[in-house]
Formats: sequence, C-alpha cells, structure tokens
Amino acid sequence: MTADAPADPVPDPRWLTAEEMRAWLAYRRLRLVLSAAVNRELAQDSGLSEPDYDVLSNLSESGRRRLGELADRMLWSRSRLSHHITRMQDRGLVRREDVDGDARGSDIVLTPAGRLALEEAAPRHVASVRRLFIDRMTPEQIRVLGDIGEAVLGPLGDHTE
Amino acid sequence: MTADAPADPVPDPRWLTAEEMRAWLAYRRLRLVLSAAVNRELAQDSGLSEPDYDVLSNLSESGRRRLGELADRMLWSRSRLSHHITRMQDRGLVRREDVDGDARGSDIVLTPAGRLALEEAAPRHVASVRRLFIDRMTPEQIRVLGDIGEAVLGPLGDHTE
DNA sequence: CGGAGGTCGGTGACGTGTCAACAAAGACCG
DNA sequence: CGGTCTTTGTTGACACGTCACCGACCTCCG
Repeated sequence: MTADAPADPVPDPRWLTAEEMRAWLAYRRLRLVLSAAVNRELAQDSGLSEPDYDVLSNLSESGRRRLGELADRMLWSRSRLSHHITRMQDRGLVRREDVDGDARGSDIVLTPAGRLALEEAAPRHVASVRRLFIDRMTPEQIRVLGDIGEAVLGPLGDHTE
Repeated sequence: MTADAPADPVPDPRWLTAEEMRAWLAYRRLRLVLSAAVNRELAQDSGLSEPDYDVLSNLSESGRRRLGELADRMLWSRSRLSHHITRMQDRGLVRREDVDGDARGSDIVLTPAGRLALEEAAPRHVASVRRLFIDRMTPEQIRVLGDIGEAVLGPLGDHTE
C-alpha cells in the first residue's frame, strides 16, 4: 500500500535512528531472552509457568474472583483466561464454583493446593527476577523503566487504542 | 547499589521494593500490551506475524542462510525455527534448499513472494513501532532503555547463564 | 409479560513455542 | 577403514494464545 497523503510532512516511513533501533532491539531481546530465562527457572523450581504464577498471584488476595474481573485485572482476554483456567483446574490449582445471583459464569477459586504451590514458588521466583533482571540495573534505570511503562501504556492498564 | 542495611546477609527472599515492582510491572505490561498491539497491526496490515517478519527480515540481507546460523542470529532455538520455517514454507514465503558440502541440513532461502511481503509490510510496521512505542518515549528514555538491554543481557546476544 | 440487545464465559480451529527424543551426516581418531 | 562423538535439523506431544463464534443468561423497556 503506497501512501496517498497529499502534503504530508512525513514523506517516507521515517526509519528508526540508531538510538531508536537500539531501544527497540533492547525491548525485543528482553522479551525474548529474559522471559525465557525467568520462565525456565520458575518451571524448574516449582512446576508452574509464568501464566500459572500470575493467575495464582492475582487470585491470592481474595482467594476467589469472577473470571471476567480476573481477566480485566490481568489484561488477559476472557478466552485466554478460560482456556488457562481449564488447564489449571485439571491440575487441581484452581476450581470453578457457581456463584448465586448470576448463573452465566462462575467464580474462580484458589484451591489449597494452588495456594501452597504459589507460596512455595514465590521466594525462588522473586529471587530469579532479582538476579536476572532487577539487580542488573541501576536505581536510575529502574526508575526510568517504570517511567517508560507509564509513558507508553498510560498511567493505568489502558490497552485500548 | 543502594545498600540500605549495613551488614545484611540477605535474610529473606528480599521482596521487591515499590520502585522495583514498578519496573517489573512496566516490563511485563509492555510485553503483554505493546506486543499484542504491534502484532495485531502487523497482522492486519500485512498478514504477517511478528515472528514471520523477523524471519524475513533476518533473511533479507543475504537472501539465504543456514537454519542454525539464522537461529543463532535470532536467538531462537533450532526447533522453533524449524517449525516456523515449515509453516512459512507452506505459505510460499521461504524455501528449503539443499546445500552442497553438508548434506545434514539445508539453506533457508527467501522466495520472491517472501521478499515482496517483507517490503510491503516494512513501512507500516515501522510506523506502528514508532506510533505505539518510540514516539511515546523521550530521547532520554530511549537511551536508557538501550542501556538496560545491555545491562541485563550483556553487550551481545549472550543469552547463556 | 416478553422480546431485543448486551454480557458472561466456553469452545474449536489454528498458529505458536518448548521439550525430549531422534536420525542422518560430518569429524575425529585409533 | 571403522567406531565413536558431535553437529544439524526434524519430529511428536503438548502447553499456550488468538480469533471467531456460540449459547446461556441478565437487563431493560415497551
């Protein structure tokens, strides 16, 4: 598709500068390599995947939550969460439970096994995140990374256009 | 680093501070939301996934490459790349071609259709990356993000422990 | 009441990615 | 030469995520 804008002040696609490309590559390499490393350690230490851990973690405060509410909170699609809950339910980590007042859906409830798995996984997981990520950055870099998150995505979890 | 405790032999799992958690969440939200947005736009504009684009992009310089070489360059596993090449081959974007001198593997070759797909996708993809990511950061943030990549992963693609 | 429309969540198909296991071929060395 | 070790890439099983779609249920209003 060729650009058909008449008097566009940006004639070409504005390629990335070297600095911009460096930042984009940094983000992509972090996503690729760091995620894999954290995920692998988590799986070996606890048998949980990162998504598993996130679900358990987001459930742990109240112990139960509506699927849609949990999905919104995690910025996941309902479909993704539904699939994942099914798999976690098969492993006994969570349970679907009918809720009265609305028969359309159900609460997702943390089982004792799920809570135990989370509590056993947490210390090592935090240690992984520290060792592989946090402790490799300066306080300044940590602060700016937080700023970047807000600059790019907005102060809240606003992920709409 | 800012050691707050004088002689602290790390008694507990050292939970993350608020600033550290903010950085960790920023990273995770970027990975989740930004990737999804960029990927969605790329798919709608060009019919390519981000992995497709990456493969084509890494092939475009030389037009052909050994699978292992390409995998190393992209920081992918050979298995992942082999699977992905199979799918891309089915769509006519790349082709496996026997190479003389080593009959164990083959070269991955960019087809004309693959090169065309890349060239048509590139301007819009760059525009997406700009609009959704780069242009939302200050030059300072862009610079620090590049630094973070090197601090966390090392100056090169060193993804070993 | 009863129907229209929105909400809740589940489902099937498919593309993606990982892991472990494997086969084929090169490399090395006696 | 012949055996062993290594390298190369593929495969199968499975977990993960998305998309489009559906069916059940709630809400609201005529």
